[in-house]
Amino acid sequence: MAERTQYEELMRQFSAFGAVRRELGRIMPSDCPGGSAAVLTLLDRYGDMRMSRLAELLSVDMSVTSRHVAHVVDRGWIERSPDPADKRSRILRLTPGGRAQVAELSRRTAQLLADRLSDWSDEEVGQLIRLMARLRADFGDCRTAAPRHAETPHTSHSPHHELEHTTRTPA
Amino acid sequence: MAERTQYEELMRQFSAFGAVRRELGRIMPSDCPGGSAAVLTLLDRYGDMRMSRLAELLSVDMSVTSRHVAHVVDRGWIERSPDPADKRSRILRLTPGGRAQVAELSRRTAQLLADRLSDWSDEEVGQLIRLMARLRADFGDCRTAAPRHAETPHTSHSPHHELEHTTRTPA
DNA sequence: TATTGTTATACTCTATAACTATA
DNA sequence: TATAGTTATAGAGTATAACAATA
Repeated sequence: MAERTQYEELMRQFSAFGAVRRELGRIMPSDCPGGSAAVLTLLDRYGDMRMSRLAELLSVDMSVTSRHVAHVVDRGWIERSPDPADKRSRILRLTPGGRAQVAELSRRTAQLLADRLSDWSDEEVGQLIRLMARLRADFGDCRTAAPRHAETPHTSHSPHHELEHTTRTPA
Repeated sequence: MAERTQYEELMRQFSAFGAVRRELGRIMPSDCPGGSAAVLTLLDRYGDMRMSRLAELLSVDMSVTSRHVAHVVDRGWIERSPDPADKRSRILRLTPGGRAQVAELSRRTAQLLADRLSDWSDEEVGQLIRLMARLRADFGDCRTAAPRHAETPHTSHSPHHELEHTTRTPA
């Protein structure tokens, strides 16, 4: 448990982080805004999934997810197949063009981060990753579940909170 | 210098951070959205200033700053006085009502963070603060300049990059 | 001619609510 | 009746560009 002045300082850091986010957004391809990039990246990491699962991973309402997905489908980067097990659902899958786009996004972000964080050690970057992962876990995020490729070893010290999410408008 | 897969993971953490930001936004008073809160907090921390300085601190275009400031002035939280030294400029200053609003914002954020980060040690919170401060410094932010109350000791290890900012549309 | 600030316009992201189709 | 997904609408944040007033 920390002091209140520390929480205020942390809040200022959160607020200022917007500048980093915007700079990263500016280097993205003009036809692939942040929402589309997030959809592609999650599909690449976790594999084929339904809309509801994607909304959960994005931590946004499914209506928002639907818009992002529609944009990405229009570009030919993913395809929506009907789910044979549930005709209400649709399965999302990356196309080859989508994978190429993911590679391009990855290339651009890695390039910018390598430039800006050139004097950060491997350990320091890892420390920031761990702290931010814990932060969003403690804020009820669900992305701590094991990804498809199991690249990040999530030892069972952080509960998943999967059921705390709505993904749905109260309606 | 870190590996590329680490940069990709860091990028995912940045993307996922949006969920934290949105949850913090939801607990704010309905007539005080994020932009207004940022204006009030910066004026409280750095004292009276001109529009251009505020835009620099917010790391957004001055047109955006102008909109945020207009909203806050409408609520009576700050006042715009003419600058006797330069008739084009206006000096921004918190009103007593503005200070009360800052206190309320601080109370709400501290309460949410104390709840969500209840199992974080003082040192861990401090570590996250330091890493995020360094992150935005390396992304060319200007808020590393000494604040009014000198609460954060910024020893001269991080150059300011003040001149890298535009704050201005190329027009 | 350059700078400070404002306003108009457009785009992105998000949530709420109403709706269709299926379970 | 409940759930999966879509669409319409509204609000917030931001950037670009054109503009007025002053330096």
